Amino acid sequence: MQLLNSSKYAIRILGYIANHETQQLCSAKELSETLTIPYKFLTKIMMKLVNADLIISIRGRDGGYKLAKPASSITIIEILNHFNEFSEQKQCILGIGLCDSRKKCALHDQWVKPKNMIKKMFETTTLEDISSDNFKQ
Amino acid sequence: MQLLNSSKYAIRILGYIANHETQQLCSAKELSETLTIPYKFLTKIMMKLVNADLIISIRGRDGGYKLAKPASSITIIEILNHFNEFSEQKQCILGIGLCDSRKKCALHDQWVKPKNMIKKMFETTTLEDISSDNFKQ
DNA sequence: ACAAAATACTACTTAAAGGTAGAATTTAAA
DNA sequence: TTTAAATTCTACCTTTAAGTAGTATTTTGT
Ligand code: SF4
Ligand code: SF4
Repeated sequence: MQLLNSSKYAIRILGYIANHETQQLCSAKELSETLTIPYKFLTKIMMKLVNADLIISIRGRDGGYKLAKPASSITIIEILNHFNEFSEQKQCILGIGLCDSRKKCALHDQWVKPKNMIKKMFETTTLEDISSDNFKQ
Repeated sequence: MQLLNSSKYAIRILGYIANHETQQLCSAKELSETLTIPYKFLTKIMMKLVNADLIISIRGRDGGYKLAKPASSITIIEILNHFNEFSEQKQCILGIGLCDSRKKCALHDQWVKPKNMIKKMFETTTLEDISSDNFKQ
């Protein structure tokens, strides 16, 4: 009942960068230290985010990372999708597989409401909404 | 954003047994086949449930499993607790650690409501509520 | 007594996530 | 031109969940 560490890190990283767009770039060192994410693991995630066109990286000395689009246009669900989380399959509480109103699992009826709330939360929340200083540990 | 396979299996197993209490006992073979859970993995989970005093096992020929208490007294959260899921720590969306109203993470405000719904669902739903035929795949 | 059918136990293997290491490449300043 | 500081890339290690295998033990019917 948790997101993957990678996903959690990604959200916190992107949120932090969104909140520091006034300054030019964020380096991996800065991100790693302020967010207390293992440096090598962080750079791995950054590569993924660059590949997903969420982040633009500038190489070389004084390089770093910045958002590829406005913070207000990046939703949480878009981030999670790149880590293969919260797909239709993964929204399922008992993992019986896709269901319709006839064939449903034992917890379906009680799961529908919170599931939709979470879905809505992920779909409507953008990096702009969550940019604050509360990303640290 | 999913439960562990073990937890999902456990819920389905207990739900099925609760729904078949009219007959005497359920055997591992029967459970494995009707719920399409790998036999050896199932027996491993059954040992855990027996140890957790949720299930009583009868050994020997014609042996099998039955609930250790009335279905109405076993909540989903009690099951999950034995698999170390949905603990205080694990209810956290970004995994920053326990928080109070002053120190909270970026998604906290939007997470509170669905979190509490899920918690309530797990706490108030008993095996009796979910006993139906919808456990199969 | 014996065989059959069931659970219990211990140990191993596989798959996936999490994390680490080191060298290669790029860029800009001195 | 050299050096420093940054990202990129490839490969590896560790931990945990998932799943498998084989044997021992218990019970009941014949
Ligand atoms: S009925 Fe609902 S909870 Fe159950 S498997 Fe289908 S989508 Fe998931
Ligand atoms: S603020 Fe809320 S969501 Fe964030 S870490 Fe704390 S409990 Fe979890």
